[in-house]
Amino acid sequence: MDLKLHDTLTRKKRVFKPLDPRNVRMYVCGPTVYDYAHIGNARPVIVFDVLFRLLRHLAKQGVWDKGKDRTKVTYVRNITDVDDKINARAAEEYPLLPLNRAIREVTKKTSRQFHEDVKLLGCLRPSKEPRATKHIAEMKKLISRLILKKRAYILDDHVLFRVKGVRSYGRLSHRSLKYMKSSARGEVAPKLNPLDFVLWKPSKRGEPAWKSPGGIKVRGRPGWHIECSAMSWKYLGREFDIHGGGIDLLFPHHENERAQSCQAFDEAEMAKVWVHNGFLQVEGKKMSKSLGNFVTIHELLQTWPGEVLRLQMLNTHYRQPLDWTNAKMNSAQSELEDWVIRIEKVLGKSIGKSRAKTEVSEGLIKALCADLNTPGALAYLRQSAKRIGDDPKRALSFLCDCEFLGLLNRRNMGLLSREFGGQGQSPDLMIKAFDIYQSFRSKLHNKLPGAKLEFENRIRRLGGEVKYLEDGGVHLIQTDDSVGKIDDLIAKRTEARARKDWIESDRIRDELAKMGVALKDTKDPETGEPKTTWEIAR
RNA sequence: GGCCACGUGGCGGAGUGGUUACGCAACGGUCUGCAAAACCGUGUACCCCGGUUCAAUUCCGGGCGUGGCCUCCA
Repeated sequence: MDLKLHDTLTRKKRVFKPLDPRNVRMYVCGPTVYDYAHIGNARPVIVFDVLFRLLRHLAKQGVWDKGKDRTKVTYVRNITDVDDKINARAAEEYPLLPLNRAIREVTKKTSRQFHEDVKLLGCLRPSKEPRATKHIAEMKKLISRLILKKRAYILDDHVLFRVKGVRSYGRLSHRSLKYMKSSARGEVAPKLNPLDFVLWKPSKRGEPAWKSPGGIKVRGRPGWHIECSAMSWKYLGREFDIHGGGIDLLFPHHENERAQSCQAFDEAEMAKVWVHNGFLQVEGKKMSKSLGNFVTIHELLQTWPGEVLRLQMLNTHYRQPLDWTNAKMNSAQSELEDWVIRIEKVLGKSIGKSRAKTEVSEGLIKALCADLNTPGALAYLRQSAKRIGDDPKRALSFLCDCEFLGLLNRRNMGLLSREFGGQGQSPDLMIKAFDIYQSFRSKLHNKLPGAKLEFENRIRRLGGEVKYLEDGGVHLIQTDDSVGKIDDLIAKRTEARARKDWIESDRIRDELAKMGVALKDTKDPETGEPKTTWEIAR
């Protein structure tokens, strides 16, 4: 199956063919680690995770090497750990430490947090995650090459890229040089031309500093754009297949990267395809600190399972603008609940420890191959979900499809459903426990530190005991000989129904309803016997 | 101001030069003693104006609206 991707440079969808059929190479701009990542950062991470999964799948199918299944996929996502924002944050947060130590603390802490966050969003680790500070040598090599070619010049201990004369500058972001000249302003560094950008700048006292290239005496540090050129070069070569990132990085970041790399290596192109994801808004407005609508992933994971955000994001095509709303989180949550219920109705909770697998469905791959049409893929999944019925094969196939997209994980999906059971408990205990369960559900699912212990303690204080299920869900178990009041009442009602004593039957149902227990009458599919199940209605 | 993207039913959101995804909500039905759940089915849309065409929501032009980048909150 051909994969089609929209290329920002040509503004066209094109069939993707790797330069090297043995190795598909993708580079995506990663986070600057100075603070919690927000949901705007989450979008490219999720989008390119899906693309990574798709590429690996197609590679395994042998799409690019005639069925030999020898293609590997190399996905590089950098970590920017040298940056003004990091310096500022470090000085603010650790005023007593030497700046360099403080910076290390900030970048260490923030990158660990980033990894925890995106893991909970169902994202796989990239093949390589290079850090800028470990690749200063490569950056300096690049800069020296550019100086040698007279593509860069030195001014006041800065090295600047000379944009004038680069024919294709502006082509990627579709901007004309002519206009940009008049609009550029407010620059910090000295420049011969306002369009030129910084490759290397002198460090202030206390800031991270390395020996400068080009014979500059004072120590300095790299500019932002050169990092990505250096790291993609080191791990993927002079020209590679896919360069990804948010549309907000298109100008100036990617335009400059492309100019540097192409000029340094005399390559016509840096990447074969440029893929950009659309911008994200929050409740119809731009997310900004001043508006106070800044939403971090970390904060969201306190109340929502990570998969819920992932599902909301995949419900919009990656190039479309995405309006993040609470309402959509709710609807994504219900949808996941529904899926888990359908799967477990057929496969049971024990699926959590099963290793059974099926091939990923063609329909799903087909949708993804059409420029990563995740809404189309989800439409396909919804159809599959409806068709599960009581067919275990379909249920397993559906589960595998969801797992492929990173939307479900069989070992940890029990808490996605609202179901919370317990045998032989009193309604009073169940209802109180259910409230606690509700408030801890996402925290438990996301395995937030301390959540499990606190949950267990609070249940214990009520007089219950927690039982963990194979799919990650929880139930209550009986701790004493207390009468199972709910079960009792249901049994009485079943008797009444058998007698056709509807008045008594409804009275019991009302009594339970008053306590917050909702009944559902079904038939056992095998025996045809009437069966009554219940759940806490809240 | 320059450039770019987007504007689809009550809401969310795909896609297409002719047959109108998908989810939620709504409505109708099946099942049920009733209810709930489940299942089945139905309706409603392509911002406005002009052009190209046998035919446009889809292509082109203009307008309006929203958002983004240009300006270290991505």
